[in-house]
Amino acid sequence: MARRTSILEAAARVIARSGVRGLRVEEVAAEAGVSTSLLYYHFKDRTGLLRATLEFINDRAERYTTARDEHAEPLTPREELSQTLLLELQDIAEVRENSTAWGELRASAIFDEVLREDLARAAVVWDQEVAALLGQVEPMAPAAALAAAGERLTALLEGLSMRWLSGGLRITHARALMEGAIDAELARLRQK
Amino acid sequence: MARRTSILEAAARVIARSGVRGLRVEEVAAEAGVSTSLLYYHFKDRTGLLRATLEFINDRAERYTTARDEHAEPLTPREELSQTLLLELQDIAEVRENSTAWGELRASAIFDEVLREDLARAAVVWDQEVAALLGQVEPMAPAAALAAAGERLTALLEGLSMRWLSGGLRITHARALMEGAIDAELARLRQK
DNA sequence: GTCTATATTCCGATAGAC
DNA sequence: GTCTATCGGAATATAGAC
Repeated sequence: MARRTSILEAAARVIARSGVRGLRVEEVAAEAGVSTSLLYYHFKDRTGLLRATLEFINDRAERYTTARDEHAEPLTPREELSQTLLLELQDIAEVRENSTAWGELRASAIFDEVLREDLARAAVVWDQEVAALLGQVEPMAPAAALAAAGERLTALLEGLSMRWLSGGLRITHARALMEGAIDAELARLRQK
Repeated sequence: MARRTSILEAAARVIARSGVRGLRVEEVAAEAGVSTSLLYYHFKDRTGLLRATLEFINDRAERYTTARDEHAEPLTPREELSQTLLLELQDIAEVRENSTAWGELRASAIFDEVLREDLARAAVVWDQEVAALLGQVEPMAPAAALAAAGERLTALLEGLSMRWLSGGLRITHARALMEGAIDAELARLRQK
């Protein structure tokens, strides 16, 4: 089981480096320091390895998205909102790997019907979470306006992530732009 | 030269259908009705074909972005701004092809250094064009704020495009969200 | 410039020993 | 569970005739 996990960690690194569609079974094996046939033993085939890896990555993401209760300094709704959105814009191996995988999933879904529903489900949850946080900051805003603002912020986050990962944007600048967008959306919710 | 162009058109269709990384040289040849070796004659190798296709797509995009002078009803700056941004959110074969290819280029650039600079160059031009249009609507806004708003709007456009193309967003809704973001950004520029 | 082979490389997958 | 060795198919790329 330890082997299995270390293979999945290796696969996550390879995806971050070469993408889902650039992932070579042999490369993962080399990264993990095992033989290729061992991967087939554990995961049946390339697709099985991929699915297990994406699940692995997803679990990890939930962990770092949820676990900020430690020091228990209660955040204001506004702080919680920007923290939630900015979590995905950090130059940390784990976040990079997750963002890369997410972007790959999006890009693949354009050509692969099978992936579409998994993706859509995850995206809706995410949109609603952001809309709810917006609602805590601006309780008087109508639900439809909150939903729209949430969709815009998450779509923007994906766009900024892509630009960051593809080298067109430094991470500090991406974060600043995200903050600005949050301000703009909140101002609009207040004003309407 | 006509051959060259028809190969590039075929390649654009194949990319829209299967993505950059799903593009098979043989498939492009079949789509264009020529032999594979002819592609190698004209474009040297697969990468050469890819670069030429992306350039071709980019030129096409500039054409349909610029060419709305026909009927010469002069648009207000505000109208011109939203029209420019909404042009990329249309369910028309050519736009779909271009948006798909652009998204693929972004996604590929994460793993392919060669594509990065082509991409960065095109993106900067695009950001500045939007910033300039924003400046026409809000001439008093400081340049830095205009630049940031432009980057946000183009990044959002990319995010919305991805969601639309991957089936998570209907085109009418995507357009409405884009309009909303323009409003939010303009409101913020006015208020600061 | 364009085609018909064909060579070459790469990669997913399996067989079989330990 | 893990390895070495290898097969077979698919995709890129080239040789050479027209």
